[in-house]
Amino acid sequence: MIVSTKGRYALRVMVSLAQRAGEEYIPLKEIAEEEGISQKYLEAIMTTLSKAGFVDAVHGKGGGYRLNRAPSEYTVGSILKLTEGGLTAVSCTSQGASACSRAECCNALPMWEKLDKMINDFFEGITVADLLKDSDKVI
Amino acid sequence: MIVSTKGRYALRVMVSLAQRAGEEYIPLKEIAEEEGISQKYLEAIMTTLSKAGFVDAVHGKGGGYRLNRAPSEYTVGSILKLTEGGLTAVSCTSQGASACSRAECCNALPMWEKLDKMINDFFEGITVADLLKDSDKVI
DNA sequence: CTTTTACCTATTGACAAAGTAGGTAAGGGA
DNA sequence: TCCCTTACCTACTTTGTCAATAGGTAAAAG
Repeated sequence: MIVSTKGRYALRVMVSLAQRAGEEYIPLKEIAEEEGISQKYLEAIMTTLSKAGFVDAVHGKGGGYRLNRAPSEYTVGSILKLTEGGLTAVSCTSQGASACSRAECCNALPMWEKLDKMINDFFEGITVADLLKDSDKVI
Repeated sequence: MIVSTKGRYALRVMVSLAQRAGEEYIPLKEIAEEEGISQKYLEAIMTTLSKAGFVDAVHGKGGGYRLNRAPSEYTVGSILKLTEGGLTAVSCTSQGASACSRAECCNALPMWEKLDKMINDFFEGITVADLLKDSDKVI
């Protein structure tokens, strides 16, 4: 599994916020109920999005979250990389992992690298705007 | 992570067997030492490959494992699907998982499906022969 | 009938994903 | 000033899978 619930939830929330753009700030509670996501679990995800500057957050009554860019300015890749901490398909090519001792002679390494690039390009080519219901882009 | 060690080990073993084609049967112990893989762990993988008819297995002295087709007849996709139990990038599209209740209205589902197809096509387009050192195919 | 090999059934340890619990800090309204 | 709403923070539990281990049984050759 390359994309866990964390990344999928984040995507859904961003789409949800995009659909309600202009409605000022939307509280987390409302998003969680609407999307059927655990409120507490969603908190961690929203904090991540907020810290990374993907959304604006406001405390207190009338507060909540809001996109701070046009939906077309958010690539799916950027959201997934943020929340998943990367998108690599094998540990061999993820930077955090200890470098594979066989990297020098590995026959398969170029294959993994090409796959990573393919996946990356795929997700970078799709934006939140493309995921909106009324989008005419054929994904 | 879409491809775990199980799948990567299986691939390496298949390549290793391909490189030594014609040498009759090669015992598991030899492969494990050569590839630096835990012998016991490799057992389970080899049994999977054997049961699926990817390799021939022979008991007793002089026995071991051997490919039963040309390396170009094994796609990487078939090996990974067998050992990983699938290649889907999200649980939404894997058949074993309980169907997502939002599948009907999910904005992102077409994206996941397209990704799955892309990954599948990628791996089905590469064979064990392509992974051999002397292959001139640019992966 | 012993050795070599594949095959089978557990069990363990490590780790991350998913979700829970209970707080603190900021900001608006009465 | 006090209260309510909201975001934010730290820690915990639960669950499940991956990776590996342990200790056997069955087949085949010499």
